[in-house]
This record gives sequence, C-alpha cells and structure tokens, in this order.
Amino acid sequence: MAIPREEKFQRILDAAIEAFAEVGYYQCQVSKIARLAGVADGTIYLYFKNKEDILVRLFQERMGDFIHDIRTQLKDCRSTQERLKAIIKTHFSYMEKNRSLAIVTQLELRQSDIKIRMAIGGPLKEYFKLIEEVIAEGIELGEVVPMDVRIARQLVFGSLDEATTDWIMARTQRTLLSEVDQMLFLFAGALRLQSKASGGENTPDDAS
Amino acid sequence: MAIPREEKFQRILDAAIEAFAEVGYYQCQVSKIARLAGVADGTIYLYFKNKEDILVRLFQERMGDFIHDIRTQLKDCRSTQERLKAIIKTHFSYMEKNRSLAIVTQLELRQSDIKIRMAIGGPLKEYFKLIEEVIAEGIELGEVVPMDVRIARQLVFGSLDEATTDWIMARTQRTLLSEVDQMLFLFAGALRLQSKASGGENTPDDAS
Amino acid sequence: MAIPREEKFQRILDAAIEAFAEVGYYQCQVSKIARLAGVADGTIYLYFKNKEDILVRLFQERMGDFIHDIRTQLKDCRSTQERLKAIIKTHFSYMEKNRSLAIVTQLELRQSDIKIRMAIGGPLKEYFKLIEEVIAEGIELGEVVPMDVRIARQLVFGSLDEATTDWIMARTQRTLLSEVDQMLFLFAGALRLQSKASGGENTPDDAS
Amino acid sequence: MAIPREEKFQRILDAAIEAFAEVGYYQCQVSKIARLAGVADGTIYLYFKNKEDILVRLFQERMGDFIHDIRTQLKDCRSTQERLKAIIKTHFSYMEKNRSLAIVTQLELRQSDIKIRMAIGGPLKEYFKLIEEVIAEGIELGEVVPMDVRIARQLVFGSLDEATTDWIMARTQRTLLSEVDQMLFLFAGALRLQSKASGGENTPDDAS
DNA sequence: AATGAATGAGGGTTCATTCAT
DNA sequence: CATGAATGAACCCTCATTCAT
Repeated sequence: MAIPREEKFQRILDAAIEAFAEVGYYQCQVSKIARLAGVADGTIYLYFKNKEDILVRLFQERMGDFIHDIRTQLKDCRSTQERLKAIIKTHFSYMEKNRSLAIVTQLELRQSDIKIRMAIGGPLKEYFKLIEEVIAEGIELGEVVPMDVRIARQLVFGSLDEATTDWIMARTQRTLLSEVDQMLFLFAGALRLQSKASGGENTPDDAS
Repeated sequence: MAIPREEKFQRILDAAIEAFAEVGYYQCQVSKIARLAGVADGTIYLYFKNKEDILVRLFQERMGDFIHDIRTQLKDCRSTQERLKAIIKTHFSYMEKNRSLAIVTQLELRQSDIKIRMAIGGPLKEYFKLIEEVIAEGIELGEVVPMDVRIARQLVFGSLDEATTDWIMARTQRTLLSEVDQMLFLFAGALRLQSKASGGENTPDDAS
Repeated sequence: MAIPREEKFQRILDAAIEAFAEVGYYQCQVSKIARLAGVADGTIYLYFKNKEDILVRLFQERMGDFIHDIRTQLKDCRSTQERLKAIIKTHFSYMEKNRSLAIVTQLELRQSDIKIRMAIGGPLKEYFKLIEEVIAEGIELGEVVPMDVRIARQLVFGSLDEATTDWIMARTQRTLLSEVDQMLFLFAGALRLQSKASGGENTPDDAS
Repeated sequence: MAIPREEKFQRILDAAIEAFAEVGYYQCQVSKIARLAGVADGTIYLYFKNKEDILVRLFQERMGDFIHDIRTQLKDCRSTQERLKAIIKTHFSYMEKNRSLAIVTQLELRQSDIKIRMAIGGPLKEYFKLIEEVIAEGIELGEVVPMDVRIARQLVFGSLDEATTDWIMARTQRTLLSEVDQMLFLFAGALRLQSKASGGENTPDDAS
C-alpha cells in the first residue's frame, strides 16, 4: 500500500524543518532534506515547486496551526490577564514542543530576502494582529492603561521571541514554560494591568 | 596621495554592510562588496581572510563601537530610569543612524551557523551583560522590584530588537527615536520602577 | 539503455589521460577533461573526489594493469635473459599502445607534490620490486654476476624510462619495440648475463 | 653601496631553484621566490620577463655550467673508461652539490609544456650529444663494441638520471658518489668496454 | 632601481533542478 | 508516482602581473 500523498508531503516538511534548523536555509542542501525524508531528490519536486517553496509552505502550514492553537486557547479566557497568559503559555509550549521549528522561525523570520519575507510575512502579521487585538480589547475593558498598541505588541512579541531565542541558544535543560509566570508579571506591569476581579497589585509570585 | 590602509578597510566594511543588508550574507557575492567599495575583488582578500571574516570583523568593529557608546552615555545617569532611557535612546539612535547595519544585525544575529555565531556572540553577550547590570543595580538601589534579571533582560532587549525589526520592515518615515518615551514607560511598568526622587506613578506622558 | 557506470568512469579516465598528456596535470582544466569525456563538468565529481583523485586513480588503475601484464609475461620465462626481454618488450609495447598514458607517466611521475607522489609511489615501487626480483633471481641462478640489485635496477628502469621519454619527445615514426633487442644486448652486458644453455658471448645481433 | 645587478639576478635564480624544488614550478608562487630572494615581488620583473622566463634562464645558466664542467673533466681523460667515469662522477657530484637544482631538473625536465621544453631542450641536447660523442669515440677507438649510440646514450643518461631520482626520493644520507664505481662497472659491461691498456675483464671491484 | 598594494582573469567545486527510465 | 544520475550556471578565492610612489 502506497503512502498517501499527504503523508509524504508532511514527511518532507518535517525533514526540511530539521535540516533548516541544523544549518539554516541557504546552507541546507535539498539532497539533505530528501535524505532525512527518505525520498529521492527528484521526489521533492513532485511536492514543491522549488527550494524556496518548501520554506514558504512550511511557514504557512505550521504557523497556521500555531495561530489556530492560540485562538482556541483565547476563547476560554475571561480577562486580559488570562489572555496574555494563554498567549505566553501557548507560545512557549509550542516552541518547546517544536524546537526545530522554533529554530527555523527565529532564524529565517529575519531573512531580508524579499520573496521569502513576503511568504512568511502573512502568518506573522496574523499573529501580530492577534496580540494587538488582545491589548486593544484590554484598553477598551479598562484593564490596560491607554497606550500605543503597536509598541505594546512589540514589547510582548519581542520579549517572547527573545526568550525563545535565548532558550534555543542556551541548549540547556531549562524549560521555557517555567518562565511563563515571570513573563506574565513583567507584561502585567508594562501594561499596568488592572485585574477587574482583584484590583490588587501584581507581584512576581501571585502572577499565576 | 594613497588612501590610507585603515580607510580602505572601513570602505570595504561599509560596502559589506550595505551588501549584506540588501541580500543577506549567504546571498551576497564578494564581487558585489568589491563593486560597492570601489575596489577589485582580489583587494578584499588583502584586508580580510575570507568572506566569513568580513562578517565577523564587521560585528567586532561596529558592535564594539555601539557598546562603547552606551557605556559612555550611562556614565552620566543618576537613576535606573535615566539608565534605561539612555539604553533605549542609544539603541534606537544607533540603529537609525546605521540602518543597514541594523538590518545586518537583525538578520545575521540569528544565524545558526556555528562559526558565525561564535564570532557574533561575543559583542552581543557584552550587551546582554550591560543590560543585566543596569537591572541588577536597579534592584540593589531599591528602584526595581526584585526579579529574575535574565528574564527582565529578555524583555528589554527583545522589545528593543523587535521595535527595530518592525521599523526596518515598515520602511516608513516613522522614526524609532519617537518611540523612546513610550518604550521607557512600558519598561518602567514591567520593572515596577520607583523613581527615588518623585516616588510617583509613571504615566505614558511623564516618562521623559 | 544507459551507459554503465563503469564505462563512464573509464571514459573520464581516458579523457584525463589525453588531457594531462597534452598540457600536464596542473595546466589541465577539469572542464577540458569533461569536454573530452563528453560529460558535464559536475559529472566528473560523481566519479572522482576532486581533480587530484583523477590522477591518483589513473595511476592505480593503469599502472596496476601494467604490472599485472608483466607478471603474466614473466610466468612463461625460463631464464633471466628471457625475463629481461619480457620486461623490455612489455614496457615498450605498453607505452607504445598507450602513448598518452606514457606521457603522463613520464611527466607526473616526477612530481614533487607530496600528495601526488604518495599516490603514484605505490604502483611504481611494485614495478621496482619486480625488476629487482628478476635480477636477484638471476644472481641466485648464477646467470648474473653478483652486484647491488638496487643499482642494477636503476640502470634497467632508468634506461627503459629514458628510451620512452626519448621516443615521446622525438615524435617520429620510429617504434620503441624495434629497440628491444639492442636494449637487451646492453642489459645483458651490464649484468654479465650468462645464458646457461649456450654459455656463449652475447652480441648485438644474436640477442633475440 | 648597492648590490650589483648580476648578484641580485643570481640571488633570484637561487631562490627560484629552492622554491621550484620544494613545490614544483606550477605550484610555486612568484611571491615565494621573492621572499626567498629577499626582494619585492615587483623586483622579479625587473630581471625576468615572467615566471616562465625564470625557469628557462635557470636551465640555461646552470645546465651550461654543468656541461662546461664535464667538458673540462673530459680533457684529461685518456680512455673511454676514464671518460665514462668522469661523466658519472661529475654528474653525481654536481647533483649532490646542487640537490635543489637536481630536484628541479628531475622534475621540470619532463614538462610537456611546449614552451618550457623548447627552452630546456637546448642544454639537455648538448649533454646528450656529449655522451654520444664519448661512446662514438669509444667505438672508433675499438674500446666499445659497435652499437647504436643513441640507445647506448639512453642507457647511460637514463641510468644516471634514475639513480639521481632515486637518491632524491630516498632522502637518506647515502651519497650518490659512493655508487660511481658500481655504475661504471655496469656501463663497462653494457658497452663491452675493452680497456686497451689491461685488456682484462672488468669486475665490480676493479672498476676504479 | 625598488617597492608592494592593487588588479582581475581564471578555475575548481557545489548544488538546485531536470528528465530518462 | 518515484528515482537518482546528470547537468551547468554560479561563486569564492588565488596569484601572475602591473604601476603609482
């Protein structure tokens, strides 16, 4: 019985993630992806237009999942604090579960190559919009002090992103998830978060 | 009169920054750098061991300047708030004055290529240390709530870095420097900054 | 029907022999070999590690054949005189049949490049050993006056080699094989060869 | 006081011999010769037309000396045996005294590069002619059995040449000169040398 | 005459992509 | 669909030669 088309497509994507994570997009040879995927070099081109297409589809597929995950988590949240925590937790747990993908994200997200950025830009902007919506909603609800949502989003995303990069570079056993509460504490302070329920001050220890 | 050796070295570095910024390190041809620098291809190799050496020396030279600039600015600061503001201002103004270098930084800083990271890592770690020192000193002075300085540094650096990336990507006329006060306001909140002098609450508008 | 892998390997080797013979190893471009072999430049590298590997394998393959040929001829010889004649004949006829290879041999055999000499040295030493064995056996059999076999080998190999070089340089129609008997006459004299059967004196004309 | 022009010319030639001997003509960089000669790269071109010219002039100068040396030695010889011995001794002692030049000779003498061969060919042919003259004279004098002088010369030169190559490759302390008598013994046998004075048989031990 | 920084053509090698099987 | 041998354009780097000083 032949492997279904979809499965082989995913196998190649997974192989590409591993390969890109290890040596970066430009340094990675198509034949390496083929080897990791257990297919012939030529087979790659039955599923992808060219090397760049692999990277593009990779982001579309996997970032799409990620955004979808977060949106799902956000549905059950009742306050900005809960929503921020959901974002941090999902971001960190996703990166932790997909370390190689995380590496590729941190790496290639920055590519200045126009064509590549265009392709990656979509899902990322979607994520930015999501974060900004949460902040804007917080302001509307009076839970967040009025401020420039773009700059606030830069702080939120930049911090999560940098924490992830740090974690990748460190190569230690330290988990990202262990930092959720501390990151939330910082965000809460930055946004002057007022929990409607408690109204109390946030401290590093009661942030959960 | 011949161009002094040092000047030609700098000319090549500047050309490399432009070239790397435009297409990225791996996509950039040595001949492109030579053309931009107004020298022959072979001349490059009188000043640099190889292509990689250009990137490495570039970071060593220019990041060194950057760190030195910040340290100089910090000397005149009398509070953590002033120190944070100095970091933000210097970071933003340096990136704004060296847009191409900023692009290269955002781009290649993430490279997973071991050799490249080793070379870049030094100056960057120096910067991280500097930020962490400011935060730690703030805690000692009682101006910052006790917290994990590493995570706080991730927030500070990550936010500055993301703001810079955003600015690069936007390609608008908007200046980075116009965001200094708003970024400082966010940092002040995240760190629960207590200005010894006023002791009052920080607001988006009085952050200057 | 595709050309078998082995055949293409040999086609490239043959092309390399022609190319090296014409301009020498260092002056020869890989693309020239490719053109002569009727393959693309890159194809060379599917069969050989690099340019040097072509030269090395060339000697291993073809010198191996040569040594094997001589050993085969020696089996049917019943006297030192016959053995010497077999060596001269096989040496000359092989070089004559493989003029280009002969040129490469005369040329690159002398290379001082360590790596190349290491590769070529093997088969050549094998040939030296073979000649010395024949002389040593002749001494044991009482057919050759006791002497330093190394120096005698230098005379035998040196003379054959020089005759070959002469023939290559001359570019005339004169054949090498026509000199077999005269060369044998000289060797016989140098070694004071005693033909057990006749015991008579050798002359230039009865050397056959 | 400036170094006289002629001396600097010789310094460069000597440096070239060392350099060519070490890595071969094509592998040798002009800058290496300049360094060894203690002059600037550009200075080379004040004395030589180009790199090839260095090699050509080198052979013309030094081989000329060599031939001249041998001709001088031959003047005092009274028999073919003495003349052969003079050739062997002078050849070996010259190579031993000029090991690097010997290496270059063994190496580049074989170059098939037309232009180079043309230049080197002259002095070498002169040497061949000299050897052939000695043999022809020996035949005329009745000291050498009538034979093809070209082939006899191939044996003489080939043996000397191979002995030299062997010595170069061996890199041992063994001297070439220690082999003079044994080589003469072999030549005497090959040529059926009849010493008019003694008329006796030559043996390995009385060859002096 | 001497220098040595600068030049730029040239070549070995890689690797994304194709296509005959 | 799948293969993987073959392709050949592209690129980093070397080094013989030049020339302004």
